[in-house]
Amino acid sequence: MDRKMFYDEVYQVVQLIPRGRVTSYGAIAAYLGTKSSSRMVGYAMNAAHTASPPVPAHRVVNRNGLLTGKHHFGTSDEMMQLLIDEGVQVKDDQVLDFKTLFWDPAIELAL
DNA sequence: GAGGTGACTGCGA
DNA sequence: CTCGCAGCCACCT
Repeated sequence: MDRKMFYDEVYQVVQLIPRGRVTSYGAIAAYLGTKSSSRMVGYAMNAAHTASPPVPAHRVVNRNGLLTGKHHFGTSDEMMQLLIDEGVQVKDDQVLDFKTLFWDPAIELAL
């Protein structure tokens, strides 16, 4: 169903996020046309670890640049560590220069 | 079938 | 500026 495609779309977009960049759930939701259902994006991420190709969910944060989903990783530090490893500065579970590192699919993909 | 929860966001006080 | 409430939709019990 479309619902299933929605998950696939989310995975695709997340996988398209360049290394060292981050985006928000709302941005993905808006790109998919389900901006009103930003929660669904987060829920899709919940199943991201079950997806065939690994999804860099650590590159997806809330609109504040806060690592709200870090707890869903193996360890809370895992998400922050992954971001730092990619060159993204993270402090107190928050992405620094978020607006600068922000990657908006609606603009970058600009279809 | 019905109720509760949640990796969100926006607006109002 | 910070805090609280409502809307949204899929998944779980």
